[in-house]
Amino acid sequence: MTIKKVKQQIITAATKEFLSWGFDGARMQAIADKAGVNKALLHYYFESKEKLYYLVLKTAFSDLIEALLEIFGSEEDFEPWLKRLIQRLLREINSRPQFSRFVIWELNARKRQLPRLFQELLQERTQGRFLERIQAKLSRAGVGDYPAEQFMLNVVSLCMYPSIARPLLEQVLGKELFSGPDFIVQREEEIFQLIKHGILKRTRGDI
Amino acid sequence: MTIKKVKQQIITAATKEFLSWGFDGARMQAIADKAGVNKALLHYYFESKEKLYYLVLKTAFSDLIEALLEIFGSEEDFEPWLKRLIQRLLREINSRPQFSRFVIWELNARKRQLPRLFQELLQERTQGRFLERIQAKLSRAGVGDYPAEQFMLNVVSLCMYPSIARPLLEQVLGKELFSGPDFIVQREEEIFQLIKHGILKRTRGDI
DNA sequence: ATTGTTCTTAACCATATGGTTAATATAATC
DNA sequence: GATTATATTAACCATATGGTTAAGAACAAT
Repeated sequence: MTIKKVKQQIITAATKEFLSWGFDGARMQAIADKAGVNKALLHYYFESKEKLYYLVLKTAFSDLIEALLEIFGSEEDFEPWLKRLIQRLLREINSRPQFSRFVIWELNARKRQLPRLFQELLQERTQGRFLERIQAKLSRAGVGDYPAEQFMLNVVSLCMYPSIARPLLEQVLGKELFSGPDFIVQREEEIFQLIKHGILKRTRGDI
Repeated sequence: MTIKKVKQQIITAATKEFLSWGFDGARMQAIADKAGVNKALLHYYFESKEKLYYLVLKTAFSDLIEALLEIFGSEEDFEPWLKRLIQRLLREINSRPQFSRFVIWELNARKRQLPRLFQELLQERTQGRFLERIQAKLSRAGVGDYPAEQFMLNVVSLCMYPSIARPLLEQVLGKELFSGPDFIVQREEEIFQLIKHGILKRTRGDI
């Protein structure tokens, strides 16, 4: 047997519950119900709410980190790399919009466990090379004097924010934002153009 | 007497508590303690947790909305306007980083009350003119064919995301991000250049 | 001083929630 | 088939939490 069917059901249910409501808002009973199982079983398998939470987080994170590393790591030339980077960031975040909101919030409200988890999952695997790699990529593209940190902040901000703040933005604008499949594609092009021109212009000392 | 001193203490304490922990995580007892007051007094003045929450939210929001409208509404020429827009967005968000995280999260987890609140505070006052105004500004700057929605998303994303995701980003990068007063200034310039060049290039149909 | 109104509190209350237990069903082992 | 180990549940338990109540301060009005 690979992994207990019931156990998996619980994890799935727990993931939904935690991502929707955060640690404090999540209810063990709700998880049990969603998994079609008695509450005591949760404790039988996972001991406590904290432990279950931690496990859910770890699993969800592993997936995300994996995806990100893969996205950032590819070895294409600069322009196609940038295009794909944006494309995949947008896709990634839009396939799990709740997740990023959740991470940002929980990292704010419950500072305890998350940092430790990050250390485990990320630090050792990238060891600060994140920025170095990007810098290398920029150099190869002939814009090595452009700071990788700013570059990275720009790309990530542009890709992530609208999805994360979607409920907020839609309220403020008073209309649907991601309507139609066009939106994401448009946005993709917009970000690409913005970054590309923003970089080129600057490094040539233009205007 | 303008506004009951004790009442104000409670609101202040409640604000801190709710912004730090969200509705579910916030504790009435903690608010009472922070305000140096008996718990029953909270109910004497504000009836219930929900009511208090709602009030806190409304107050905090009013302030923010006011600031934003003021920022977006000024009548300068395009370039100085953009520069100030960025400057003030950055300043605004960095003076209350928790607030935006909070809004984004609560709008995700507790969809009930927030939309109603927004309607009350915002809709009537801007009535979709938000984008129209920006579009007008762009026209006057000679780049009227640049879509206001994309422009707005870009500016806001670039200004807001790093502050909101700060804990996350610092974990991933493994270093302080907002160290030194330089950072904000640098970022200010970076965003300004990016947007400016991104717009100019595009509208001229340049590569 | 006396009375009445507004604040403020200590002591409670009801309930929800995470967690436990002891008994039972199910599957595995012999 | 009997025995043992593993799953699963119903019934409880302890505690935390939002909320209430009744009594007493503080203060104003007379």
